Amino acid sequence: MADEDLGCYFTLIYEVGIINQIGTAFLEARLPNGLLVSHFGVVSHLIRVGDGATPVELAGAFQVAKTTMTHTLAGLEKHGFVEMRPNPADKRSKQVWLTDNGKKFRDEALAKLAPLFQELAGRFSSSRAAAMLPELAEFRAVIDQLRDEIT
Amino acid sequence: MADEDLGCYFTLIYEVGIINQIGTAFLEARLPNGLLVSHFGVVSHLIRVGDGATPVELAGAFQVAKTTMTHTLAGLEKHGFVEMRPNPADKRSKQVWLTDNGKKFRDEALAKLAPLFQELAGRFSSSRAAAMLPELAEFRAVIDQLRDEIT
DNA sequence: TGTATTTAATGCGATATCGTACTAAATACC
DNA sequence: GGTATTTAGTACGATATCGCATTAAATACA
Repeated sequence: MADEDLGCYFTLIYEVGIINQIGTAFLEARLPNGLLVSHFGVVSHLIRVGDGATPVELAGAFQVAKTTMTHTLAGLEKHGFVEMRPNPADKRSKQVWLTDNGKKFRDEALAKLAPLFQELAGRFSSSRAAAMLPELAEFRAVIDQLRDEIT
Repeated sequence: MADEDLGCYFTLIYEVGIINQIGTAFLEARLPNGLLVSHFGVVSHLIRVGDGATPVELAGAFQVAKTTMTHTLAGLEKHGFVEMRPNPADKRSKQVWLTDNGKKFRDEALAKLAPLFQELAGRFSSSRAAAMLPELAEFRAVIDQLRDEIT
């Protein structure tokens, strides 16, 4: 129960911060003209989970402020990668739909990233990466829950 | 070798991104008046590793741009948490030294954070967190290396 | 039914971060 | 020793992100 006991959480956050920095920079360097990981992430999310999410749902999924998501979505819309449509179930709300160009953007980004990840796979196997995921995901779920409770 | 093989890297980066978001927001909500995790991180680093690092070394340690570190250090100096002194070994360079107020800031921040981490420890044990660290650190080292090579 | 509270999205201002360009010093190289 | 290249730090402009306030719609509730 000493302080050093809690130190591993700080170390964990520290490591995660650095990995996030490097990963973001890596991906961003390979995305076309001014597009960011946030854009790529939203499009990927829409492909994985499905179209028609609301901005507030997306903000929750990525744990960013609503205003940030508004900004990101505006950028995606300007590039023609998503379409904002009124939400038939709630007139305050909107729905985000992918366009063909949006899917193409994601496919091309993935293709451009693939060699890099192949190289990475040679140095840190995908099975090792996969093995880390369950604990990471649960840690994420725990602090997510904690965040909700503490407000 | 299919695409799904590489998918775990994306998932890893995604999880790390969210954890980073939540962790940063958590810590920042508990730091005094306008201080950020970047400030806390630098002070903690100087305590852990030792005084007298140069700005460029700190930028490297946190994988942020030099200009960002200049900005962060200016904030710390304005709060009186660090002192910038000329580097006797290199007249272009500087050294960053902690002040007593800087150490106090870190101690107080830690004290304020402790209950939160105690609560966290009850839901995700420190031993589980510690168990994740070696793989995370090595993954970090690998992408760090990759970053250097690819330029 | 009518009012109060909550919620979705956005406008606005503040600021953290980044890339580029610049200056001064160190290093390489001839 | 003299020139060219690299490196440390910073100024400046661009922009991503956030918090606060506002508007419109949904929900609670009396």
